[in-house]
Amino acid sequence: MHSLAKTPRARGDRVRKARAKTAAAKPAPVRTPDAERTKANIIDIATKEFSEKGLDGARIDEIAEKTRTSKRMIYYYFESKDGLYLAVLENAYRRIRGVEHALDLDAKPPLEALADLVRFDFDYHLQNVDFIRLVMVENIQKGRHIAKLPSLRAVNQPTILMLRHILDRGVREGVMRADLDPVDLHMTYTAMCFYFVSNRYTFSHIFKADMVSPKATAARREIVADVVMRYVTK
Amino acid sequence: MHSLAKTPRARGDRVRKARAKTAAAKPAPVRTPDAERTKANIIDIATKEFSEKGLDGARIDEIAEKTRTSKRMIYYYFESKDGLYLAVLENAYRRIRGVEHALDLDAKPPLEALADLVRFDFDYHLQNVDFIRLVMVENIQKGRHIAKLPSLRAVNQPTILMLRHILDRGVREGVMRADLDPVDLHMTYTAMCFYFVSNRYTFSHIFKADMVSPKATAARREIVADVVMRYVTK
Amino acid sequence: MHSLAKTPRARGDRVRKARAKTAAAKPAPVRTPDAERTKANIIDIATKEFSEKGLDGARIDEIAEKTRTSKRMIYYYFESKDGLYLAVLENAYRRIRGVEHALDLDAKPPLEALADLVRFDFDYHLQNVDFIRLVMVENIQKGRHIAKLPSLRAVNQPTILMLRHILDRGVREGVMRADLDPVDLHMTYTAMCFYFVSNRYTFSHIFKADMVSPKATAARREIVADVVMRYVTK
Amino acid sequence: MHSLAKTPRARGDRVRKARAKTAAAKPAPVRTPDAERTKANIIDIATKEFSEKGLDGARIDEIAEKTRTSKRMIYYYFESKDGLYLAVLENAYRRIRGVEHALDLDAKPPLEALADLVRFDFDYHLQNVDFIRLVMVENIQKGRHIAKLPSLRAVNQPTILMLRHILDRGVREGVMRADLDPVDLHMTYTAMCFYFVSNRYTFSHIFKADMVSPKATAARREIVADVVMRYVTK
DNA sequence: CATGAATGAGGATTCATTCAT
DNA sequence: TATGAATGAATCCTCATTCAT
Repeated sequence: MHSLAKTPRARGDRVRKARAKTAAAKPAPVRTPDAERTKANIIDIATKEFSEKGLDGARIDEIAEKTRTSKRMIYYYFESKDGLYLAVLENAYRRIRGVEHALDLDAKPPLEALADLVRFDFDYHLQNVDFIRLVMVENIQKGRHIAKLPSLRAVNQPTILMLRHILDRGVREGVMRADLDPVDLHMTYTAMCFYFVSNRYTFSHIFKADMVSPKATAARREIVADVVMRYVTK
Repeated sequence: MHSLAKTPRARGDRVRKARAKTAAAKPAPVRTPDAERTKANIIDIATKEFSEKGLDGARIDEIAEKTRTSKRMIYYYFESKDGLYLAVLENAYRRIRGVEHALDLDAKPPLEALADLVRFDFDYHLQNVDFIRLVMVENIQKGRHIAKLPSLRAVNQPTILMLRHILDRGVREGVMRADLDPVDLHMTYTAMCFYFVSNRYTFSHIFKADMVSPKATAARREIVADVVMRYVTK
Repeated sequence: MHSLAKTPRARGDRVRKARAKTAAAKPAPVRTPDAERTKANIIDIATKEFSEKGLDGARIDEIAEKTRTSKRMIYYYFESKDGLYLAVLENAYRRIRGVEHALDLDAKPPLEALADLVRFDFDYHLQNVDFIRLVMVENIQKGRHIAKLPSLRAVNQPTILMLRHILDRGVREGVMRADLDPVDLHMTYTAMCFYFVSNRYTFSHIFKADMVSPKATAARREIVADVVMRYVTK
Repeated sequence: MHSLAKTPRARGDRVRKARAKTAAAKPAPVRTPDAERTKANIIDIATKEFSEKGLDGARIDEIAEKTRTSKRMIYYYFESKDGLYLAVLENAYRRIRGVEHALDLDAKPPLEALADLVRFDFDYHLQNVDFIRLVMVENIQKGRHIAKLPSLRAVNQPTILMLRHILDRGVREGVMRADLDPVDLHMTYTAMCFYFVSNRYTFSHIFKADMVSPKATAARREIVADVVMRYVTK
């Protein structure tokens, strides 16, 4: 989970001697749970700060203060503000991998399964505002950090596979159009889910619209599901 | 246009030293066309900077340097970085007021009119990345600046009226559902248009998707129009 | 003299518009004497600090404190610690250009002229410990800063020309060897002058030698002159 | 060799917290050959680092990383960065003690013996750049560390005795001046040897001079020997 | 209107050193 | 002996803003 939180010694990119010595048999550097907990705590706090204030708006000092440890430890584990942000970004993306699996969609007919998936996605966005904002921040940064994380490419594969599976079933059962691409479809409903959270401040201001009450969100969730249903139905 | 460019040195909210001096006799600064041009130039540059780097990422020094005038002028006209950002934000929103009017949608049947409106909106987003990013920036700021601009509420009214008119015609002609709200509908298609631009860096990275080529954008534009058509059709 | 103390605006390497405007006729940005004095004052203090403690040992805070202005101004004029050091280095080298001209060596017979030049150089080293130490510091830095100052190449030309002139006269008058190169000769006596100052701490410690009293320096000066005389005499 | 490597944890000069604990019973640390090797390895690496970057420029972290052991060991054996530097300095000086003995100068006539000694010294400087730089570093530090090593005074005695012996023979054989002091003479040729290495970066830059090629060094070596020959010859 | 000089208050980062095990 | 975790105190540097002219 913390592949970015480099072991401090790994910091120097310089060549390093094998350093075999007699310790050869030692399985792996013993990572005390404290180190992991410290790093996790830092990432946790930093996630909130970066998501609240953006990369440039967040302050290392403030992050450190809210942390169980000190500012120094942030640099010890993450090397720089950018390094911390990168760790936060990766961690945030990794956490979303395959969250939909809990849904057991195979048990439902394809249209219903898709509608549930969309509703789940909608709720997931509502409940993970931090992640949404982090994605906004990263896009403001023109994706220059996520570009360093090629491994994240795998992160949404489960979702796409799931979508493909539902579409296949839908086509087989004659209830869905055959010309749909799962990535396009994913973009379609994710856009609506994302926007409802990401643009809530400006949109609600301009249109005097309620975008936070349970009633308003429930209504919007059904609209989004409805849009998708009508789009995929044969 | 410059309702935010307060009279220079107007009651600053911040603490300020005495500054009585001889300034008493100075008449109200003349609003020469040159002054307007200077301000417009500053806003122009600042728009690019804030949209590129966000509120916290943009630098007054850099903005001033790219400007035809000096840093002092920015403070003279806009009082502070926040003041400049606010002027940029307002200007950006004002520019979008009723851009769709050029479409002459009344000449077309309602479904076609709506599809054209959606396509126009899609293209408008593609062509006004600065504005999109400014909106993202303002949402990262939790809308605390736009909150000071109640007048912007009027800005999207023409669009909503236009939508309502189209929906009315569609219902009257029996081709559209009667249960649609123009603001909801606006949010629906705007979300898709906006997201395609706002999230291009992260989405294209995660899904290895092309989101910039003319071919890819044209395809997406049709998908968005298609989604809307199917959604509104009776 | 302060070619390294960039005008702040020059800091950005970015392309810049002509910025002609109406100010076209203005001869050059009016540099208030204060700015020059501020820069000179900073360089002055920094010269002492860098020469006392080396590049890494010197502290910007300490330099600023001893200055008439603030730390901020150091960065305003010199951009960075390295930039300040570079300005100090350049200034120090420029100051030595042609100092020997005061000697009026042409009036003396060549051997005597050379001996006087050597003695002058010896004294100059004794009296400019700051410069000697700066040169040591730069050599510890492997010359990576001076490498950025190609213009310094001209700095010792007057001395070399003077030496060549003396050697020519000496050969013509039959008192000096004909096979001497002025740069080699310069290195020969400068080495002795430099070392006497640069290595005074270690040498005097190891050999319990006096290297500072007027008597000791006078004696050494004559030895150096003697070494050179015997070396060049036919 | 390691007279500076104090007994671990020996009376630190700095303030230190109580630290009574159970340590009382610990016997004097065993001086295993392994310990000696560890210390030697640390000194070896540290010599390179201090000589490359100076006292303030060198980093304990970096030294530790390049070492076979850990940072903790540096403090265990040398107490502090200054302690390590002192050990490095002492070690470096001790290594030069009487290196010239291999020359068997007695077998040669005095002038030739001296010329060979000078050439040897010249080469020794060329081949021991680390030592030269360490001496420069210590002089930049104003000799405050070497001042703590009175024992080093003996280090150059063999050389001086050797010189005195050569001078005596030279005078006795009527080929050398009688008024020469061996320490002065040592300073004279050492200055030229030292400078050629110590000032190579600045001198070669200013004069576009080659100071590293075998050809250039060979030529300079002969000049230095020539200077000394002419100086001592009766 | 316009410009260069100046600045206080942060803000990111580094470093020698110590602690727990 | 040995190591990874931890840290306080600097240290370099930046930024929005103001002043003098």
